[in-house]
Amino acid sequence: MAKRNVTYQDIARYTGFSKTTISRFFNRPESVTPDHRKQIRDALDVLDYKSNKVARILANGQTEFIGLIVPNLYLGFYAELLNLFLNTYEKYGYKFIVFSGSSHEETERRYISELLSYKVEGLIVLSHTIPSIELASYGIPVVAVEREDRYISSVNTDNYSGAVQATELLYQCRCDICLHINSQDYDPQVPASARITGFTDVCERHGMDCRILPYTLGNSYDDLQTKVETIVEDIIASYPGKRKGIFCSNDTTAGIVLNHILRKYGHLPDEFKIIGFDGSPAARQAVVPISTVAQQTDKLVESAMELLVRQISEYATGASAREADSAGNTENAVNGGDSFSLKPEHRIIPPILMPRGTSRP
Amino acid sequence: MAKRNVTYQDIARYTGFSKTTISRFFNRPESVTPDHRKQIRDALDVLDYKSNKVARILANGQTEFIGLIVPNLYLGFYAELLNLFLNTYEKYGYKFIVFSGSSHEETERRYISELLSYKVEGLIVLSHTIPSIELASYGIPVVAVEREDRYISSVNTDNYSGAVQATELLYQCRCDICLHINSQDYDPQVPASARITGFTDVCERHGMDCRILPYTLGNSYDDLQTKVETIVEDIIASYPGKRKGIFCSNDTTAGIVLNHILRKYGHLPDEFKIIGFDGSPAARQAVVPISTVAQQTDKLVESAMELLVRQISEYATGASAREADSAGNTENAVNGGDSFSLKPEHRIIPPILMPRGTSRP
DNA sequence: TTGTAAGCGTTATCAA
DNA sequence: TTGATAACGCTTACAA
Repeated sequence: MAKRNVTYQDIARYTGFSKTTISRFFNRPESVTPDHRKQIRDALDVLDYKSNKVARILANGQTEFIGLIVPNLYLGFYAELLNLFLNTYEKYGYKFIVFSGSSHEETERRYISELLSYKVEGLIVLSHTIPSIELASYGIPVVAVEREDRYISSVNTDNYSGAVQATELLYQCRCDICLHINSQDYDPQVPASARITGFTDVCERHGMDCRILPYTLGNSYDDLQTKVETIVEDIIASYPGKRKGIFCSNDTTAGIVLNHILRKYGHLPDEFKIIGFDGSPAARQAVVPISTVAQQTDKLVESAMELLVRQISEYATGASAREADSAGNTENAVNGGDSFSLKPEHRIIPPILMPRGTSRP
Repeated sequence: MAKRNVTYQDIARYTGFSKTTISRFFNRPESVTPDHRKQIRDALDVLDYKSNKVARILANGQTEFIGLIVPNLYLGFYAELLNLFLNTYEKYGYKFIVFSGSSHEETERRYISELLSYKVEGLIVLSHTIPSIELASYGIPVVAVEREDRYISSVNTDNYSGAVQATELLYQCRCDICLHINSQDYDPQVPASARITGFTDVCERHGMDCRILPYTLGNSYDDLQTKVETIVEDIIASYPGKRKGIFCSNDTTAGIVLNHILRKYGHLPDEFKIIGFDGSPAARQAVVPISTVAQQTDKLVESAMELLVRQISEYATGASAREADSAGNTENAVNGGDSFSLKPEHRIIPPILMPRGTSRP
């Protein structure tokens, strides 16, 4: 690291104060006389002091880091969430160390252990790879967003209600059959899988024919496109003459469906009714604006940060309590059972139905 | 930080070795006998040791951090680049502290000083806010991607050649007039502004009528859409009966143009020829696949990382040299002129013209 | 209001 | 092959 860094020591020497005073100047300026403050400020200038948070972390344990794991960024939804998370810096001051998830458990585990070794104060997990029971075991605050969350706190869209609204809209469009295109990799724990139950419940209630069309999740847009277009062809071939309501698990998929149909017919025939999920800008901006169930991403992020920040501070006080607690009997320190375990809190954010051109009754 | 961390000290005590040996076990395992290695491995298990990179950083100065500043993530281009950067973790092991840029200089300056205080080893800058001369002054390796780069290393698409190819295509389409929609906020230093010169040069060469249509950059998709649609209306009103070649500075804009026209006419009239820039998936996936000049994002990122990593290592050796150098005359340490200054290296990546449905001759 | 001194958990430099 | 000991740069009791 180039030459030697200018440290408190240097400032102390230069000003004639002690390191402690310099430290106080930064952390509790009121506790230093105005006059001395000025002397120190000047010294800072002259010596061209640059703060070193690494040393600070080592001394007081506050990294101001949050680890964030997204599954990918080619889905607009995740890009948008990430953007919103990054912007919370202004409000909370946390810096984000970001990993773009792999679907290999082992790889993602390595990400996490990196994050832990950098002493991140909390984790935001959007990726689906590691089960929540394991995430809970790491002993630091974790908030999941739109993923399986049994053992950890989370913020989710009310997927069930979203699916219900979407399917009701298709019902009102007098569809003969309802199709739901979704990834097949969800286990029932994943919140988004409530979109499936919501869908089937409404279909049953109204006695509508319905079918789930699963695709396997790839890791590129192209991949998705190919798979979805095959599905659409299948739909077209299977239900000639019927009015088909197609509920897609996300707007990207809905866009692919819409465009494929437009390309084939030159317009959107009345026999197709489409609705997506997420509320991405792309949906509104499509040639025929795509109906969608909009997730309130801003609220998701806001709640997630609130939850995480609160847990971090509860964790901090809890930790010092435990610390004091175990001062006497260090022989128990090893097998401590001190893994972080506040009761997980789950927040639900309602989505907003946006009926648009692809599904007018 | 919960209880007390298990440290080398504890492992040393448990195994009967010294801290030094434990350290060596991690950093140069060969230098510890296999037998002792096993003992230590066991101790790690029993004590449930978790490594602490913060301490390591303080001791050896290697943070393995790269600071990354993107302008936003709602433009697919940036999201894609970010994703590719994050994925280089597998290859280089660098972790990324990410900031989503503000357009306020002061704010972004705060981001950077945060990054510096965390001792990031290098900076990747996609954001346009801070001029390169200032970035160069921070004294750490910086690589710019597609932004003004006079005083720092950079990787850029060959924008001029891209614009030339795009405009030539419009010429081959026998357009009567060529329009170029671009942000007006570029100063000539920004590499993307070469798209304008490329455009006008080709128009001149072929004696084609042409016009630049600037819009002011907002900070949301909606904003962009409104502005661009106004421009399209203006084009339609201004050049009736003429074949209009529209070269957009990015695919998002091209998509807005296309869709607005499709919505208005129900199809893409032959009098409109459209081509975008970037090569985003959305362009290919549009109803009428949009011609575009594809940036090779993978190569951009690969080159950027190569450059940065090389600079980091040159910087490290240079730094130790300077260190040794100034050992004698510490009185000069203060005003050192030691700001990092290898000659900036600029890499150019050729874009690839993808002629598609929106501009068939 | 200021100073002393003991950490924080590693790595680095010598010796042995 | 291993160990003592001094960094690294900041915070934090505890004293003064």
